[in-house]
Amino acid sequence: MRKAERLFQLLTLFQGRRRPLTGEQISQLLEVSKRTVYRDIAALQQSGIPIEGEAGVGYVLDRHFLMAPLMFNHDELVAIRLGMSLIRASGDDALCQAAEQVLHKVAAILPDTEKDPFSRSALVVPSLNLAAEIRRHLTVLRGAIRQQQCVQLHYRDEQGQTSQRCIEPLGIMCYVRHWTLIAHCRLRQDYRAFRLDRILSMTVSDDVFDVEEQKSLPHYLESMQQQYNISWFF
DNA sequence: GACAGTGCCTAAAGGACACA
DNA sequence: TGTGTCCTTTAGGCACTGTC
Repeated sequence: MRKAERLFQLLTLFQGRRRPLTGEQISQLLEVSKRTVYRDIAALQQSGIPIEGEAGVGYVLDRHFLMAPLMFNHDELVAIRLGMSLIRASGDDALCQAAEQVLHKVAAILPDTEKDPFSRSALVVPSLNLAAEIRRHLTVLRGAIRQQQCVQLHYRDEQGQTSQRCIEPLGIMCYVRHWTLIAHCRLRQDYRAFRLDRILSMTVSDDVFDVEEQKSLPHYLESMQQQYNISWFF
């Protein structure tokens, strides 16, 4: 067994274990000598792993310690919580469900002392109270964007004028309490933004499109940034 | 007495490099 | 590309000390 694998196994042995492990027990479990165990423990301790050894007792890992890939500091946990709250406040049903699952997964790997603070965030997000139809639009359009499928749109603009058009959906942004679809309009041969709450009806077609550099979401956002000095988060 | 911890030595394994 | 050599790293064994 390679040393890196053995160090990982050693750490795994300690994870979730309250009772101490003696050097002898570890050496038997890992099938190495006690001398090697001592060296491995020293290597982990030098890396900042809080393993404590006591003569006549054995070694224990600090119960608050989590393995690096699953370890979050307080601000990171707040960021995760806030992000999931934003999704639950403004996402469609599938995204809301996914956000709930993320919260459960993160909570499951937190130590007991962090579970309660994580479940009670001081940062709150007001719900957009999206109508069921808009949530459905959001789900359908996310799928069309992913599959690069054209959409036949029946749309009513700000002046109340209606239009029928074929669009290539590129992205969806949450803009001032409204979800807005960014698309390349085949009718106008240019970018157009469509508020989801103004879509009268739509149909995803079998016609697929290619995303080109001059006809893409990054290109659109770059032009908006130059024009209006707006920054975007993904 | 049991076990953690350290120092020293030795052997094996693995990597780097030169050379045919 | 395969082989041999050298050097470094890793791991085991033993003896010993310190601590509870």
